[in-house]
Amino acid sequence: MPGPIQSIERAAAILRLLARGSGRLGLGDVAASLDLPKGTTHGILRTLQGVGFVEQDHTSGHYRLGAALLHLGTSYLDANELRSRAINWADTLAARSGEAVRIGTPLDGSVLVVHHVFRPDDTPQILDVGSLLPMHATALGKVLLAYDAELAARIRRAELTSLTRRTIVEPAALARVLGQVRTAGWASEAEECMPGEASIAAPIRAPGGLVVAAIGISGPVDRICAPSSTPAPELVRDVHDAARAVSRDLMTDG
Amino acid sequence: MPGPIQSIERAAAILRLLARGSGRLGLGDVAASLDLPKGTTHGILRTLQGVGFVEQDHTSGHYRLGAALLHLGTSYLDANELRSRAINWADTLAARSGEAVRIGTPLDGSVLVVHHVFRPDDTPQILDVGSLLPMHATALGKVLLAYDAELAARIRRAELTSLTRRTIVEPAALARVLGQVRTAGWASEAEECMPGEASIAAPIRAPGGLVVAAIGISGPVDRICAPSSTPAPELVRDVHDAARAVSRDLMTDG
DNA sequence: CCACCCGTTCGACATTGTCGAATCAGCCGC
DNA sequence: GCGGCTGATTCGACAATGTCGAACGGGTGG
Repeated sequence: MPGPIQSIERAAAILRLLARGSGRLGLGDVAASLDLPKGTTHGILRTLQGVGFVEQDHTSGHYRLGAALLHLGTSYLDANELRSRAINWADTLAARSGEAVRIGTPLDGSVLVVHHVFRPDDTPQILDVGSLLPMHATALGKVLLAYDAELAARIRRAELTSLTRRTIVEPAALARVLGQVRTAGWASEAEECMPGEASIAAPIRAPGGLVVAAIGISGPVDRICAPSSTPAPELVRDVHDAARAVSRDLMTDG
Repeated sequence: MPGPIQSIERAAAILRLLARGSGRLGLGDVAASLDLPKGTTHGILRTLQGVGFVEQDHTSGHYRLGAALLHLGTSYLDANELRSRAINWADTLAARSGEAVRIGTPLDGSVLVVHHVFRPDDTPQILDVGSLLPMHATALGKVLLAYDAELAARIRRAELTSLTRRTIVEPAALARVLGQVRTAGWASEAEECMPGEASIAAPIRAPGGLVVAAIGISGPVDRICAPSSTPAPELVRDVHDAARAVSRDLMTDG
């Protein structure tokens, strides 16, 4: 296995770094963060600038992500088989449950939101397609973890950051929950990611049975978790049915 | 000027190619399209796969864009100074005009939509942030062309594709229109891009006076172009005011 | 006016990516 | 069920390519 191309890997690392920092970074910062000589970093940065993946502030010299990436990102969405199949089912799930719907895929130890349907009421909401959600504190993430041993192993090595008082931070506790997810076929979460918010999710399977994504709803904890503190059974059923419908849709073609 | 890094340029070319095809491509297709040996292409593709920029269909072996690009794309939006400043003004413009608002930036000879506010009525609309619009057939594009000599020169060499019966395809006619845009300070278009649709746009200037983007509205031609066939003066004023407001907002800081 | 910081340039080295042919797997037609 | 094909993947040798570190230059703040 002759190694991957390092200049490309370094370029990708720079792009990820710029995406994290969510702002412009100087050449020195980039070089220091990646332990690269300034000259090398500059060469990569200039190339990335040439192809439109990064832009440079002409006054400060700082670098930021470039416009070409936005187009590539939406091109990814357009070509995404999963998303195009799931859109209709997501809409019906939102209408039936009255809650916001999200579809997530694993990316780099987090959950990437690839589709988002607003809650049907008229409250102002922000579109978070493209956002990263924590794996261990969301229903979507728990589903993905439960059905992917490799992901679960990676998470086990990572630090489970606490987002609220109820976030699961004990690896053993998380493992137990994941086992329950596997037997039940769905996952839930209540105030583990954001106070007052709860969510339910179920797995989406590609042809072959592999879990490639998860679909779920999220909303106020007192609506998601019925009278008791457990998720409302009819909502669980709605989510589960939607997930099965999408999975079935994915089966029926090449 | 020691040349840009070729492996990165080739990787970018592959990504752009995958974005165009809007579907999965085989290794052979990619290699042929870029005049590269299959072995080389495979190495780059494998590296891109490793960093999540492309994914591979395990059954057919075809390649498609990867999920990491989606996150980079939205990270670009989050870090985008122009967009964050413009959001509020775009909302007020949409409310005042009653039409859909778009903000566009030049990308590679086209207009990249970086922000999109839906028309205030409840008609179903699709978000086209990240889409590419033709330069010569949209008000946004005309504005960008009028104030950027380099872009205008490039467009002059390109073929002006006809989208509707009214699309401007004569380079001389386009040049005349661009001159009018420069003197008027705004651009318009009626059924040159889509039948029944018209649009108005004005330039957004960065500190220094350089035109870096355009903001505009679009809607049914009978609402945009008042009784006569020319754009409604009050809409033109609204767009122009919004553009000035955003530009002023960009001035007032570093 | 000087000193510092930071982006940029340059040239030599050897590491790194490139190339083309050989291999392997899957698919269709026979 | 068996050949021939298309298309993805592997391999190894060559040299072109990217890497590195030091020196340059412009801008800013003291």
